[in-house]
Amino acid sequence: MSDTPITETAARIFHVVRSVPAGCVSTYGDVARLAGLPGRARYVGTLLSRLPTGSRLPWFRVINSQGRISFPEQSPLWLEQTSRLQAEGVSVREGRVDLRQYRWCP
DNA sequence: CAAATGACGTAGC
DNA sequence: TGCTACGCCATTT
Repeated sequence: MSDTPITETAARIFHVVRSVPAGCVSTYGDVARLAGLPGRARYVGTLLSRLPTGSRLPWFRVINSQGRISFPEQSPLWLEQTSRLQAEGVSVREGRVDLRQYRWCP
């Protein structure tokens, strides 16, 4: 079968992503901090980029610190993230989300 | 094993 | 508002 080397660190990051409520968003940096890994936002992105297509992890609720979707405009993933967020009631305009309104603040 | 890469963030200009 | 420079670090070349 496949080898999915889930490390302790990765497991914590996935747990945080899974805990982001529907209708809300979080940022790569926040997810890293909440997982006890401050300064490793980049690692969060690297991890999500390796998710298999069709993963049930709500990766689309994670955006960058500027409230923008981290994909080239109109790309397949950009379109998917936008529509899935809007389906949950998150307003996404021009690839941007108003963090003051939707940011998940535990 | 050295160098490049990347779904990032912050600071500075 | 935008760009550059760094810092960060697992992965891939």
